[in-house]
Amino acid sequence: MQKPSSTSTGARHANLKMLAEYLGLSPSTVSFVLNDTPGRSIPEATRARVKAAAEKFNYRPSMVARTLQGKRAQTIGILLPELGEGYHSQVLSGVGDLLMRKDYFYFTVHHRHRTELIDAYPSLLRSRGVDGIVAIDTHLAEVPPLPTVTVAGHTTLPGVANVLLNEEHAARLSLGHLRNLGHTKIAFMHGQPFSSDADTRWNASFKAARELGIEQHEELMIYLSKDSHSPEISYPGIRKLVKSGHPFTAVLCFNDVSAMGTIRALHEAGLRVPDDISVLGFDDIQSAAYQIPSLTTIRQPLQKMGSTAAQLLLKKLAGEPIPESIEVAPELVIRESTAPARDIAAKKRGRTA
Amino acid sequence: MQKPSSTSTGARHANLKMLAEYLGLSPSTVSFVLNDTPGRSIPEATRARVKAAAEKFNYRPSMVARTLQGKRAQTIGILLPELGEGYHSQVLSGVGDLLMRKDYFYFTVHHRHRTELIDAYPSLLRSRGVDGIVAIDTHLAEVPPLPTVTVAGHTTLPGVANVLLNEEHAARLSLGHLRNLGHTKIAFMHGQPFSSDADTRWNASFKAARELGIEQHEELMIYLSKDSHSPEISYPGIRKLVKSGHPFTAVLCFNDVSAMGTIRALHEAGLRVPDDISVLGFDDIQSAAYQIPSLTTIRQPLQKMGSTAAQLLLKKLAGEPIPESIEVAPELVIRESTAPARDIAAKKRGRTA
DNA sequence: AAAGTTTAGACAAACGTTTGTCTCATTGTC
DNA sequence: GACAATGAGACAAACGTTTGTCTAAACTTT
Repeated sequence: MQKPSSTSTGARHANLKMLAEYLGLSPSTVSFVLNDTPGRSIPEATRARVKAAAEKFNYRPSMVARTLQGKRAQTIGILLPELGEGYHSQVLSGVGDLLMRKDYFYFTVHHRHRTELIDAYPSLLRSRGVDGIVAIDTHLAEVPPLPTVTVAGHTTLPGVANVLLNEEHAARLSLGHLRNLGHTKIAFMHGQPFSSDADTRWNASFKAARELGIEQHEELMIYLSKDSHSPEISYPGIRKLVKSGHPFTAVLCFNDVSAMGTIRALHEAGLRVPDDISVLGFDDIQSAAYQIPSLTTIRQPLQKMGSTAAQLLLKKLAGEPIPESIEVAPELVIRESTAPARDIAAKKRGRTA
Repeated sequence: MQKPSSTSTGARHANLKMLAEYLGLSPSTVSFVLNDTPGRSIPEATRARVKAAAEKFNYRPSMVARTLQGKRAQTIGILLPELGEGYHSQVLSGVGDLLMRKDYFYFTVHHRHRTELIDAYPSLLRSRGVDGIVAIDTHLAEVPPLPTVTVAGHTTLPGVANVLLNEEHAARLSLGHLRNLGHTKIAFMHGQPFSSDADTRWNASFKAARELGIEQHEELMIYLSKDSHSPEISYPGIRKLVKSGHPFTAVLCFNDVSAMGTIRALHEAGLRVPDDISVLGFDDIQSAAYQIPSLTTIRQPLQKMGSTAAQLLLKKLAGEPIPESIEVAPELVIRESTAPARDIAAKKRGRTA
């Protein structure tokens, strides 16, 4: 007959008091040794004994108690709209990677753009002792009660540093590429209103279009609205555009996911990419290179944006001064989905000939 | 001249003691009211006063102190190999979603298959007060010191429940589909050794092949090895296979990502999918439906596997009995990448004709 | 009106750390 | 040999909760 042990893993976990008792020392002394607290004189012999005991009992200080006592929790909170979706996952990955490297842990909370959650989470995170917050693609209504850095922040808040892509640069890259290929009838796509980048990207592309002398036509504008992160978001818009009969030779998509939907919709309408229509994506998500055709796109260094944000936050927590915002540079990645413009009329003549 | 405030947000955050002092009550009484502690008689009038004050000062109990005191932290730790990658992200999303719905928070830690990290994390998580662990696609060497549930666990550990796909069912679905289309010369693909599913899936497909009378040829076997989650993993293997000249009409890919690489490699070799070669994926990741051709695949309900694991863990924490393992059913999703087999010789004759 | 019961709440210990202050013994200085 | 200086460590408060025990007043019951 076995005695039932009180806990499933047997004895209670080692703590300072147990260690102190075992060593015949006070908890404080043990603490001093284990933390190498400066200004405390403890002979090498004792230090060795303490360390050996800590090792023997596999002692791990309770971060909970330590945090309560007022020390840093080495924990931050990450606020994002959605889990398991390309853009956010990539940024999250950059943030998480850097944090783990610096021995920080993190809570992830997702809010699905619901205002009441966005409002509630910062204070819930604080109640869990986090030292700071990284908010990704999130519409913060007010300055959180904790040091905060945003990635693709929707608003400018005092004291909140923002990491964002240089959208004007991106627009010049993409439209410049299309114009160099001879495209002039270009369909523009506006992101869903809940996306932080939607408006800035839209405006940047218009500005670049004017600079490059590319005309914009209301009939060639597509507005995404569906709250989804799958390629279907752009599918109906493109179908409608094709049916409308307005001529165009290129589509400037809001992101790679909508570019996939675009290519599929064009494909089903009997239009070939890039022979008939060029398609330009945005983001350069992992599968962009492995689409058929592979996507020409504007690469956003998402991981780097995440790690930059994390780095900024850690600096801020360390009391160092940090810039108000950091812009990262986009990069044009030319693959197969764009090609020289061929006038649709010309193409039709070519075909019937 | 403004006086510098001690903290950036002004006054210190409200705590029980402050609230009690303000109300002229003891902290315990306030605690009783706020927690609706049963067995304590407190008049409605006082309750109202307390609640009003809590509201007024925007009081949030410190989870840190509460955890230290011995209560559940309402926090779990999620252990996974990699961030920002399809399979794991999807499962993570299922876990995270359910946990948030149940008002749990969670730490995510990734280990890149590094043994020393896998060994160290459980105890680090415990030192942070987590109540339990969900381990995704992780090779746990020993039973963690906390209640644990695994998804696609590599090993069977006593007391650790495992959520996994019914691989035999999956293999019968995929090979059955291919055989129904007339395929007999099928290339098999073995996952990277660090993937928990690699061996079970491989064995299951062999078993199903024997059942269905499909022959297996060593020349048609592809072994993935690259430690990556991008389609490039399968690219070289397929190129080599095509160059070898051994005839085949279908590829049973390890997952959707390798199916993308497969299609691309075939495409570049001048072989059309599905006209010349059928390609079957596995997982049904988000972009599978929007590939061209869209992928026929075996859907793994990844999110559901994640949420199931989380549910199991919460039940376990609540002291309810839970099963040792739960199998979830795969689903065949037929799209465009598979088609009736056409003998390559026949095809060549057809072309030259 | 005395005894018992209920009500409303205070008090204090505990959780596991960190850290400022204190004590005692040893060593060093003149 | 008296005194200060130092070394080694103990002690206790504090962090913000929860919760078991205790008390005083108010109400019942007979």
